Amino acid sequence: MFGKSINNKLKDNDYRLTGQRTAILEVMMDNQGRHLSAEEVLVQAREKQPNIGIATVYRTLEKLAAIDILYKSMFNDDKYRYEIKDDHSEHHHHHIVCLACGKIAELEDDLLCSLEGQLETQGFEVVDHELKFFVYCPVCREKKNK
Amino acid sequence: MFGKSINNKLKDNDYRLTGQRTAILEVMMDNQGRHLSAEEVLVQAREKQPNIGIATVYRTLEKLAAIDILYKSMFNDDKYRYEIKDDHSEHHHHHIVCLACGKIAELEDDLLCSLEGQLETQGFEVVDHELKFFVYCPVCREKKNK
DNA sequence: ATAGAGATGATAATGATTATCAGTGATATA
DNA sequence: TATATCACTGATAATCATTATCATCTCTAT
Repeated sequence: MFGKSINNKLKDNDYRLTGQRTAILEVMMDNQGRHLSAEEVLVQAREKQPNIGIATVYRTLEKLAAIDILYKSMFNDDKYRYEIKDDHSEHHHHHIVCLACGKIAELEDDLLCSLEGQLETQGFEVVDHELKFFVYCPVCREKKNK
Repeated sequence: MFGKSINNKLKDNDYRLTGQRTAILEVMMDNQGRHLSAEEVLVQAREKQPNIGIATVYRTLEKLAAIDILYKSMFNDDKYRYEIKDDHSEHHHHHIVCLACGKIAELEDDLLCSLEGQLETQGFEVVDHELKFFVYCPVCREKKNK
């Protein structure tokens, strides 16, 4: 229903697909590549499940992140944002945050692996990493320099 | 009083050095390499300035981060942590966070620069980046696998 | 000394997130 | 099919880090 990988993760974790959870997952699928706050998810989920409450949204997002269906991260506004993982990407992904317009772009890259290699040589077990670039995007850079 | 670079930054920004601010800066110097929360700074600052209040701590840390004397970042406990910048390090620095004991190690590395180069080719102006590795440190890895 | 600006501490307000709890719905077993 | 159990939900209170407010204090410059 949601793609093989997601369905497997749900099943592996005994995660019952209620109407509310389905609505939230649908919202996240509809917003592939975007980074939604709990409040934003609530608004969209209410279009499908008018009575859904914010607590359920938090609970569900938290759980979906824990079982690796969503990414959870924070940028520059003190609230967590969630994004659906796509099947092909590895467990790492990298964000490019524009300091002016706040737009967030993705950066997929493997250079980081060599850094991880170094760490593992030193006895660390690398589980994940998070990399954020803070930039002016081409558009805002233009505006800024006028 | 606090080293040339810090003093310059204070002067450039018309930042008056009151007793409270001095206390906070001293605390940060005493904890070079550690990542303190506002509350932790308060406790130590009170040893030097018994009446200092939490609001002043927040205000001061915020300002010192804005004028580039401190780093501000968040790890896995939903509170900002501050760390003094050392004069030699560049504007980027990278953290290695142990998922078991929470210890934070530093990683200085220049490989990231090539990534930035790519972004700049694409028209982005890279201002800063933040990279966190989530790992099991050698000690915790050992424990975990027993 | 004195006016005005900046700084401070106490505390109220805010805002995101989490906990609680009573009610609801699904499930499994007899 | 009835029923006991257990997970799930929504409303809302509680929490906790951070920010705003405001009266007071303290510099500094005239």
